[in-house]
Amino acid sequence: MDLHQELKSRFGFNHFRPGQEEVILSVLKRNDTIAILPTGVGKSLCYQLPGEMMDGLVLVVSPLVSLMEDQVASIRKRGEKRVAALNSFLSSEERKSVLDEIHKIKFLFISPEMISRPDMTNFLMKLPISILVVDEAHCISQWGFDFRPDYLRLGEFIRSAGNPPILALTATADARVETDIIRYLHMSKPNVIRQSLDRPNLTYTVQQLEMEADKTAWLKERLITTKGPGIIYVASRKRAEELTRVLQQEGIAIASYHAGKEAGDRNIIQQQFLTGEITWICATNAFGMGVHKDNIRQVIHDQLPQSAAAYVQEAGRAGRDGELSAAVLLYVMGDEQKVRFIVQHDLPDESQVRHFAAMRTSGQSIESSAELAGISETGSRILRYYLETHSIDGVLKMFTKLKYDKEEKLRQMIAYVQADSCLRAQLLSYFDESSPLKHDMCCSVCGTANDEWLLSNGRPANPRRLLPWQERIRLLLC
DNA sequence: CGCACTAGTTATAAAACTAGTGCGGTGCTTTATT
Repeated sequence: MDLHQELKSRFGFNHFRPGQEEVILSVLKRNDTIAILPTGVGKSLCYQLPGEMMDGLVLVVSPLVSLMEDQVASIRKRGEKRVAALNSFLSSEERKSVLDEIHKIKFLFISPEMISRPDMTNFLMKLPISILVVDEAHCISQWGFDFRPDYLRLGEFIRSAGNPPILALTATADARVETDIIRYLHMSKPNVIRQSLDRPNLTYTVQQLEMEADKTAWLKERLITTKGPGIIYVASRKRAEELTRVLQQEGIAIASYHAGKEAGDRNIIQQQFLTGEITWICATNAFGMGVHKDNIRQVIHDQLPQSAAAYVQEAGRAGRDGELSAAVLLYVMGDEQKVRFIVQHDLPDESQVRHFAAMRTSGQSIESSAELAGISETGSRILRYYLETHSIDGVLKMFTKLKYDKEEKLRQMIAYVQADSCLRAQLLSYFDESSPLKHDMCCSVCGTANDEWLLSNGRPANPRRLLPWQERIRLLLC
């Protein structure tokens, strides 16, 4: 069977991108496979091509409904109609028709929450699954432990379904993430295919400032004098809104993006960024997954990310076209406290857990016990997950360990901003990659990064300023 | 937790202190019954 011929006839490509062929061969041999390929390499081909060549259903676990919709649309576009997504966007009739017609479907996209529902597990486990794909597999590690526990239950489904071949896809995984993927997907001797995470066309800068307010001034100057498109990552929704307002007043075509905005608005803003109507996005970490924009010139962090993996992922959204691009991290002494609070407080603390346990003993329901103990909805879901297999004391021990892990990850970023040696080498070392060959344009510590190439000709070309209500109407009309 | 901000205090006022308050991310799910 000639792979290249398949590639040509089904997808119209003449050759594979680095890593693809190796991954596909591994999948065709029905090996468990982990593919760690940089963004923009075409990860979806890694399951689409073997999926077409193998009998049975390709089940793709995807973290976001919007991502599923995009993938379904893109597969349809190339002429494959045997594709569907199973999620809460569907009406109950639509959902029923997908289930009734399941034997006509080749690619089925689904969330970890949906796949974990007992009725769904029961239904899906009986199907002939050729490949179980976990897209954005770092979510297991990044979200599973404290946000979306159903990511940790995927292994249960895999076991029920008779251990079909697994393909885990991600752009960034350090040793820890890789271990989590193997463990929680019950992988047996997986074939790990890893491309270097070094991005030669990215320059890394840590910009230390005196005060918080200096950041706003610095960003103003930066966005006026250098070119986009770009993303500014901030740590809170409020900051996203405020910073956007300030920069809009400078005539910059920028919009904010965070989970507090309506889905419709988020969609429109993302589209406008893709088409170039908006040059800058000021966003929380809600923005980015599944955004395919090649010509992003700058990714600027207003605050420390929670881990090196998160930073590499976010900064890595710059320069997919291979052109020179900048990754800048702004830092004011003590910034880590803000991030620390956020990451340490998504798990319930000891007194809350004990309060919860006492309420349960006194006969309260799980829901009201959590509420009485002041535990958030996310916290309560997490707590419930760990209580399935742990005692109260066991859960507390677990939480202590998880918080310690989070602190370790944050420490990587603190070390990064304080580094007195090459930033690129520092980042790569977290992924067990050694220092790359010397790049001409490297980082602010090497002293070889200069931003002259980024300079734009003064003010942005289109300083048309709109009042908020005009902006709103414009968005609605698009 | 620790920073940013506000309101109240203080030897006529002004500027500088203190005490008190607020804040801080990510997404899936949802199939009734009068």
